[in-house]
Amino acid sequence: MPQYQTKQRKSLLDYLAKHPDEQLSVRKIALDLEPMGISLSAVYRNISALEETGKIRRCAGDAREVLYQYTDAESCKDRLHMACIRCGKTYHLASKSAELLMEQLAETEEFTLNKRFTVLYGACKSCAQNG
Amino acid sequence: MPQYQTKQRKSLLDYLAKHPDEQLSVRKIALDLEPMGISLSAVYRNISALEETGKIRRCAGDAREVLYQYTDAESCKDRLHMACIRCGKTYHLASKSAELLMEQLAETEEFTLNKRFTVLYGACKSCAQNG
DNA sequence: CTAGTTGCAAAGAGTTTGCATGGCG
DNA sequence: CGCCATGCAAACTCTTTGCAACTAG
Repeated sequence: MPQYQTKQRKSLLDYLAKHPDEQLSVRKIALDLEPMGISLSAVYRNISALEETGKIRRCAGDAREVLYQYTDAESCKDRLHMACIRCGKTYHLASKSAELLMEQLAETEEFTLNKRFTVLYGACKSCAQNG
Repeated sequence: MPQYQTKQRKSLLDYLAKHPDEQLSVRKIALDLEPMGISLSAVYRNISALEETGKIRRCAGDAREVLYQYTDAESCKDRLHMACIRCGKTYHLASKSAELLMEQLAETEEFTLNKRFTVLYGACKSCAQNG
């Protein structure tokens, strides 16, 4: 849907690509990008466009804010994600683990999991150890 | 946190308990409850309270609205949920399937899944067949 | 040049809060 | 009777939108 390559779009995409493992709120993105001369509305408009093309994923955060995450890198593409409730970091599942989970769901529950929309919440290894 | 048993709290809980398999927006809840003399702010305040006690679960919807679901019935308690992206219905996973998934995640990814916070999104059997 | 994009400010939408009134226990 | 909860309306926050100015191609 974007047709011109504006400096705003470029900066936004650069910025997102540099934070592939974070769930970013629009607030934070805008704060970081404002000094570069990018307005809040440009952020909103471009984020929506990027969401539609699948370059970023919307991972519904704590309801008051929407969180976005870059998903277009090869390493993220079509991956199932886990998010740690405590430290906030997100991880990809190994492809094989994800396939296994999906096959199981299909067999036992006849449910076709959508990897792009679901995020597994829980505690990551290090957080689980520290309490 | 709630200390008095007001008619508003009672009605809200009754209402939620009658819709155990739906993801409800505050808007819808309030619309249905207003005729019974329950104000929007009472809905908000009591929903927050119920969320803290675990009687309902917040299942981040489409970001513009928060969706809530009753989770206190025995049949819902501590269950992992699947939500169909197309028809909106939610289902519980069979306990054994859920246990299996969690064990696998723990083994292969060292990730401790939190059933209360995660919702699996995808297509349910009937929706998958019709398209 | 021309159409798509931006910035700004205003409008919308959902949620929270202050305060006086009312009701549970 | 005292304190908590309610209702109302105003305040907040996040998001969307209209419009004139700007700019990529």
